[in-house]
Amino acid sequence: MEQQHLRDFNSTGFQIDLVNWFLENQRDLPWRESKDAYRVWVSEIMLQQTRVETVIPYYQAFMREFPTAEALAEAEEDRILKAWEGLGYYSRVRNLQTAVREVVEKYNGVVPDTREEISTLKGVGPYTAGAILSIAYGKPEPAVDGNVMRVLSRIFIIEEDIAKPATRKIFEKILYELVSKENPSAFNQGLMELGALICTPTSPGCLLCPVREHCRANQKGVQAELPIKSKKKKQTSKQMAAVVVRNEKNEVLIEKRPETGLLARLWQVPNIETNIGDNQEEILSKMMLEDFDVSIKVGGQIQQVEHVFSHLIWNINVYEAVVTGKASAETATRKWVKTSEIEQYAFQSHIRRLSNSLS
DNA sequence: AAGACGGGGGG
DNA sequence: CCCCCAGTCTT
Repeated sequence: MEQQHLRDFNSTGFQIDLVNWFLENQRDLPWRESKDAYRVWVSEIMLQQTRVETVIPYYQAFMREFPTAEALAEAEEDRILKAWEGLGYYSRVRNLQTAVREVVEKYNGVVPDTREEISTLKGVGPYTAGAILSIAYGKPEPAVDGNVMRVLSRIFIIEEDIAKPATRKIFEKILYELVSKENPSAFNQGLMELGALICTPTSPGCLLCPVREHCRANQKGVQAELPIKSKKKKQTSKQMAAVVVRNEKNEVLIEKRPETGLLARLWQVPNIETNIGDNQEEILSKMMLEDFDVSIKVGGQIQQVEHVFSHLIWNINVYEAVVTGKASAETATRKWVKTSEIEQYAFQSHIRRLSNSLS
């Protein structure tokens, strides 16, 4: 089936220019040192919605601790969450371990090399499947991420809204024909590298672009108007109160978050949502007594934390307090920990910084 | 088709 | 303050 966007398009010339540019100008990145499918896989999961510079140190540490699929399959969940601490989207690493365990058990430790099989793995969507298949196995499969949609929307002047899920399929359809059959790995990575280094969201560097002669947006001077992307709705905010409670041994009370949902299974200090004008000290004391069976005396506010998610903001006032009566026993999800032990637990980033400031 | 799910950097 | 980033899963 002939692809409309590819009519009068020099596909071969485009492939050659893009691949040659990538082979000569690609960045030196740790996950490019090996084509091992497990290593490629880990890097692709980490890179989802996350910048290259952020990922580099996490990737290196992760590979030292979990060098093989078997090593990751056998790891404790607390260890993998700790390795992911600060990276965000924590379900990525839990899904990765689930999927790696399936690879070890069902595929004898070998990452499958067909889109059909690899797509059944937890956390491996259409982009990641294409990335692993092309980079690790040299298969001519499309790998459409945000970069690729931006680059191709400019090259072919595609005005579909890239915020809509259905739009991704338009780019995949083009790529099934356009992807280089000689070097799918360099072609796909080249498209992404181009988006990261040259064909950037604002003010693309068309004068430096290796494929500007193939670019219809550049020919018409409309590259800055593309891609079309609808806005997300704006944020809402919530008032919160949190408390650092210490017992007579100067230990701090922490609890594990629920199994699912926001920041699932990470650790935190006790906290509660409040309304404007509430007496937060009083609410915290009551909550500690009712939910934790611990009576406390609140000393005062020690910090104010603004916790920003994509769609909501938590404004958290953090208080310090001491136990006045008996302290309840520990459970699997509630612990009294020495300050020096806190670093062993995985926290959300703002809480990590707070715990680092405790003495 | 729309929300949920993190965090950091840049204009 | 808003947008963006090597997306996927759930509803």
